[in-house]
Amino acid sequence: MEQGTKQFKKRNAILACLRGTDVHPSADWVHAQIRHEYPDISLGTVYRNLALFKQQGVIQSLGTVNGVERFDGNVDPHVHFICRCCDSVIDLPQMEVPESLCSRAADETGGSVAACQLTFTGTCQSCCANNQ
Amino acid sequence: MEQGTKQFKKRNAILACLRGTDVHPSADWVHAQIRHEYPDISLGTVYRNLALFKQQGVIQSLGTVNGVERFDGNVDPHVHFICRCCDSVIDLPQMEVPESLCSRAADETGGSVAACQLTFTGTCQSCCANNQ
DNA sequence: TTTATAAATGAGAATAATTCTTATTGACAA
DNA sequence: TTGTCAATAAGAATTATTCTCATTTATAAA
Repeated sequence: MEQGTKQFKKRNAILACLRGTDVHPSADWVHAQIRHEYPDISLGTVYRNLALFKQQGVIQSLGTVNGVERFDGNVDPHVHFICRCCDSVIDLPQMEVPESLCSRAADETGGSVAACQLTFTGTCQSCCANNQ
Repeated sequence: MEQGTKQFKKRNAILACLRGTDVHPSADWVHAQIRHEYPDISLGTVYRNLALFKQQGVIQSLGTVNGVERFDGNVDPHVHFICRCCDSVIDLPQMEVPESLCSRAADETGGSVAACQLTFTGTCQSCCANNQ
């Protein structure tokens, strides 16, 4: 019902955009991309659908970088690195939060743990090169 | 020079406030607290000094929770849990990100890693109790 | 005591990301 | 063709945060 019909064209384009990039984009970046295909798409539509996807759990938010929220179409657990210099976000694949930590977190809170996020911050390779 | 004089009264009160609480407050929360002692302190002063402390590395930012930035006067590495229901943030002490992960992160990025943050999200004990 | 100066502050304007409102459009079914 | 309902565009509204600038304050100098 969400496939192949003329309905949800823009909605599907937003999801495809997120899934087809590794830049961990902002709403604004997504909007600029989708505009190439649908020049009349509004920023409100992008925000609305990102919120919908987030609620459905098909995308995740990485929180804000320099005041703007960043999204990730990959919801498999993985680790991120954020460059404080250029605000780029990159994946650190094949790194996982040890299961032992997750279960201890659940124990210590006494509540229910839904997700965990491990993020490193620093200066990325190219910013290191440029500044020196 | 930052101690005992009449200078920096409010500045020091802001730092003391952060160090004396475990709620991981927002700028607004800090402002409300300091007001008890200094009713004329402005929100701008709180923001200004929080930014200063952050830059000096004597406090840290946890990023935003529901659109507002949260701060922590404890800069020792430790793990956080954020309740999506009531927006509370609590420490998970005695949990550390394994050193092996940090060094792998530095290797994989090829840049320099300055900090890392491990955050669990879910529903805290009291929200679990209230909603059921 | 007076004066100078430099930093800290208060007040409120400005900014900018995000959300909300409402009229319109578009897709599908009857 | 018509009706219905969700999705959308446009832009106004909201709100956390930053910025500006005149004022205050603490200390040092005269």
